[in-house]
Amino acid sequence: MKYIEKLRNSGLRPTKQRLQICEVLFDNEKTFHFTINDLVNKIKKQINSKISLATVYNTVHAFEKKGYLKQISINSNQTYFDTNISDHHHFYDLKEEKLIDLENSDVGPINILKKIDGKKIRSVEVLVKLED
Amino acid sequence: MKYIEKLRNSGLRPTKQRLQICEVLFDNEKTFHFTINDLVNKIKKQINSKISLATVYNTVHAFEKKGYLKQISINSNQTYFDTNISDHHHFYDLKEEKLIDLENSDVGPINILKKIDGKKIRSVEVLVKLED
DNA sequence: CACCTTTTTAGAATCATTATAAACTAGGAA
DNA sequence: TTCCTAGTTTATAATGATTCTAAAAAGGTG
Repeated sequence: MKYIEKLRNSGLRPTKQRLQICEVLFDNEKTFHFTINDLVNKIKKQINSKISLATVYNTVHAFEKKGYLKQISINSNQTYFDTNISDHHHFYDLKEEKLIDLENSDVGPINILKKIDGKKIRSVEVLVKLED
Repeated sequence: MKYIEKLRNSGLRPTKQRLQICEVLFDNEKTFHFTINDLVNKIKKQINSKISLATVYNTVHAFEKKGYLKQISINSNQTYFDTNISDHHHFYDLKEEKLIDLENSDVGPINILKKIDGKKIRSVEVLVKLED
């Protein structure tokens, strides 16, 4: 399994559940956005065994902490995650409640002129809300 | 009361509770960010009468719909609102869990090059996360 | 005042997420 | 292999923000 080493290298034991979640998340042509609920459904469809909801939460948070997933800042009752961990932005279609990737090159350079003493910039996220 | 007309003009009856919430929200030198919980506490301190939690939620949502408040897109278990309704952005201090305004002029022009068919841009929000 | 609609309210319901604590497992040591 | 221990999984309970409900109260027009 190609994910065993990846997990070991980041100090996560390659358990059956984590490897299955890796498959669902990372064995894809394209990256995608998901909520925990989406992921649980995806797992149900693709994997022939049940993974506890708590484990899905634990794993997603562990992967996010290790940088294998990104959390998307958007106001929703559910938290969105992204398997695209490159530096990029998002459209949010208000009507469809759907996220669309917006590559860095589609936004142009963003130059934050204001500085806050003693603080470093961790990330710059642009959210473009769309309506009809 | 200066808010009576404002409320009437937007089709909201100027009830005692709404006027009191207007005072707490808009009778300030500076704009500020708040959660519903923050607002409930502010009301407790400043107003000599109790307003039901449901009313606070109702009112904040009504004001947001009318454009008197802005909701801030940030991942948190609570929803943040802003009394600054001008077009602007935010720093989010991850350690202090605090929002700081970032004026449009502090960010420079943002040019969204990608277009989505049949959709218009409603808003462009930049969130700059800060760490130590 | 009378009437009708909007608003407020307390409390219940919902729903995502986190906590708990017991059972299980990976993986190194003996 | 077997043992051991820390890390992991799990079902379930707990939490907490938000929304719903339905009855009481208040606004505003005639």
